[in-house]
Amino acid sequence: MVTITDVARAAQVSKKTVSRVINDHPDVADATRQRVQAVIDALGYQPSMLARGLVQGRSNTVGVIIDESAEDVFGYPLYSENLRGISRVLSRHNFDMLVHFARHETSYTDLYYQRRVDGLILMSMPVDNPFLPVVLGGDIPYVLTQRVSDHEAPAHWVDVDFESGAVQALEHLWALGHRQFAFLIGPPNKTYARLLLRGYRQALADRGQDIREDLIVRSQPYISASKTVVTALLERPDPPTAFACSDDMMAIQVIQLLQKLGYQVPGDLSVVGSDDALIARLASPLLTTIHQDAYRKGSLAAEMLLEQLGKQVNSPSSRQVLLPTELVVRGSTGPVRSR
Amino acid sequence: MVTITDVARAAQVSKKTVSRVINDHPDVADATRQRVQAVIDALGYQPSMLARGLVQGRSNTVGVIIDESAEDVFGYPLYSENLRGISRVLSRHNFDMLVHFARHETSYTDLYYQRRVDGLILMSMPVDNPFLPVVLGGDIPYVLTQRVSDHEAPAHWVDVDFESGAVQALEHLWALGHRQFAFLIGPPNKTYARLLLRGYRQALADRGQDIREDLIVRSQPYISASKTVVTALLERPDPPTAFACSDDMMAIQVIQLLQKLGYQVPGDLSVVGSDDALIARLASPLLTTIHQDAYRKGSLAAEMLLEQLGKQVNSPSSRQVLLPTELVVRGSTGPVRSR
DNA sequence: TTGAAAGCGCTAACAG
DNA sequence: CTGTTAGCGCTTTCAA
Repeated sequence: MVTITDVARAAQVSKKTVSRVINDHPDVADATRQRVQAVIDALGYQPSMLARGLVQGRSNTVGVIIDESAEDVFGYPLYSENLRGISRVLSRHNFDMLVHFARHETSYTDLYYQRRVDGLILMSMPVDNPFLPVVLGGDIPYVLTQRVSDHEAPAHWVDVDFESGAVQALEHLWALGHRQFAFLIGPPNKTYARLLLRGYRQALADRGQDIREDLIVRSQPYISASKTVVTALLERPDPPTAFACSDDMMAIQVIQLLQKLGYQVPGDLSVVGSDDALIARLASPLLTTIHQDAYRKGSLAAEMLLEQLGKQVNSPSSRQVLLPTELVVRGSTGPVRSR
Repeated sequence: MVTITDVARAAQVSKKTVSRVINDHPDVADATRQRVQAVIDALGYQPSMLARGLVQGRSNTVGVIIDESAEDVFGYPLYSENLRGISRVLSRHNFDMLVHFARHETSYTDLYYQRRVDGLILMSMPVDNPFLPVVLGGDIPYVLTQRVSDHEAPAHWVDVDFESGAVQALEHLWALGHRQFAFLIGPPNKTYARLLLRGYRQALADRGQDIREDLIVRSQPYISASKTVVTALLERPDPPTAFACSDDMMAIQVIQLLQKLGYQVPGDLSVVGSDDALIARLASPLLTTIHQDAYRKGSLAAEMLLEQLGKQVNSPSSRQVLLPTELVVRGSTGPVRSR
C-alpha cells in the first residue's frame, strides 16, 4: 500500500507538501502541486483515513444505530429510505456511516469511544432504552430520528408530524360525510401509534365528537385486526363507515378483508393508511394514506448531525424538526354511502 | 478521552502491559492484570480502534456496498434482512460495517484504500459494473451477494437458487393440473428474473412443453403488468390458468387485478410469487411463493468474507454458495378449474 | 513477566 | 512557498 512517504520521496518533496496537495491547501506553488499530483496519480496513492483520523482526533465517520427491538419494523421500506437519505448527505461531506444493529442491552456509545465515530444517529431508539440518557446528557454529538418526551432536556431529533397527518385524514373523511370511525392502531408503546391516535382524537374533539373507545383496535405493526374483529366492528350499533390504520400494510389487509366480506372499497367503506409506502401506490384500490418523507428524514438527520460537527450544511439549524405529513388522496376513500 | 498512556501511568505499568491486558495476552501476572483492569474500569478506558487499526494495518471493518442502481429494489424488505444478517455475524467477530451506497460511476474500492476496510461485501452489484473486474481480479477480499457469469474467473459469491425455486413452483402447479402458464417477469437485465424464467422454462421442457413466449410479460420489479395486459392474456386462445410472478409485490397486484376482473384466486386462477416477503404472509389470500432466506444470505456472505480474512467461522468454506429456495404453499394456488 | 524504543501514516506547529 | 520536528494511540520488536 502506497503511503505519503512514498509519494514524497518520488516527488522529491517533504511529506508535508504532499499533505498540502491532497488537502487542497493554497500555499503550494503550482509547479510543485502538479508534480506531486502527477506522482500521486502515477502511484495510485490514496490517503489513509485511519491515519488522518488518528492525528486529527476525528474519523469523518458517523455511527448509525438501529435498535434491534425494532426488528419487526425493519422489513419496512421506510427504514431503507432513512438510510439512503443519511448516506447521501454524509457522502456529500466525505463522511461514511458505520451501521450498527444494537441490542437493547448493549451500549451503543462504544461506537463513539472505540470506533471514534464523530457522532451518532439513533434510529427508532425506544424511549426507554437504558443508554439513551447517557447520550442525551453527554457530549456526544447525536440526532434521534424519533422525538423523545417533551419533558426531557431539549434533545436533537427529527420526526414526522403524525398528528397533523391524522388531522388531515380525518378532515378528509369528515368532508366525505363520514361520522363513525374505526381505528386500527399499532401498540401503545410505539410513539407513532400514540401520536396518530392523538391526532384523530383531537380532530374529532374539534368537531364536538368523542372518539369511540370501542372502535379502537390495537394490533402489532403491519398486522391488521383479524376478520373476526373487523366483522364485530361492523356489527356494532352505528358501525364505522371509515377505517383509519396506523400503517399501509394494515390498511391493505383491511381492504382485502372488507372486500372478502363483500364490501366495496371505497363504495361501501373507506380506508386510510399511513406512511405512503411503495405498496400504497400499487394496491387496488390505490391507497389514500398519510405521506411522510422518509428519505428527507434521514438526510435531515445527517445534516443536523454534521452541523453539530461544525460543518456547513444547506438546511438552517434547529435542534428539533418536525417534518410535515401530507394526506395523499387516492382510491380507497370515498363519500359515505347513503343508506 | 482516556488513552492507554493514562491507564499505564495510573496503574504504574508500561503501555505494553496495558496492551497485553486489553488483548488478553497470557504473559501477564495475575496481580498485575487485576490492577490494570481495575484502573481500566475506573477510568472507563476504551481502546481506540483507529490507532490499533493504523498500527496493525487492518481496521476490523467491512465495507458493504449497495449499488444505487438497485434503488428501485431498495424499498424491498430483503435488503434489510441481508444487512441484518451481515451485521449479526460481523459483530460476533468484533467487526463493524461501513455501509456505502455507490453510484454506478464511482469506484467502491475507495473504501478499501482510504477507509482501510478489510474486505468488501458487494450487494446487488450489476454484472456490468465497470469496477467489478478490478475487485474480481485484484487482491481485495470480497464476497458478492449475487452470482456472476460462470465464464469468469471463479468469484466469491452467495446467491439464491432461483431456478430450483421455479422448478418447484411449476411442479406444484403442474400437479394441480395447470398446463397453461403466464409469466410476469422482471426485466431481462436482472439476474433473478432471468434465472426464474430459466427454471420455469426447464421444468416445462422436462414435461415436453415449450414455454409460450406470448405469455411472457416483462415489467419493472414490484410493478406488475397492467389490467389491459392481464386481460389480454386471459383472452388469448388457451388462456393461462396460472400466473408466475418474479416477486411477491407483483403477485399481489395481479391477484387484486384478477379479483377486480371477477375471478376467484385460487378458485379460477392460481398465482405464485417469489421471495416470501412479509407481505406474502399478510395478503389475502395468503400467497404461495418461493421462499428465500435473505437473512442467511447476508450472514453467510459475512462468514465467507471473514474466512478470507483468516477468521474461524462456523460454516465450512466455499467460494460459491447457492442457498436453497423452497416453495411455500399457501392460499393463492389451487387445482385448475374444470370447465 | 515486564519495559523501552521505534514506528504505523498522517497532520499541526513552527521555522525557514 | 516549503521543510523539520513532534506526536496522535496503539502494537511490535527486542531486551532485560
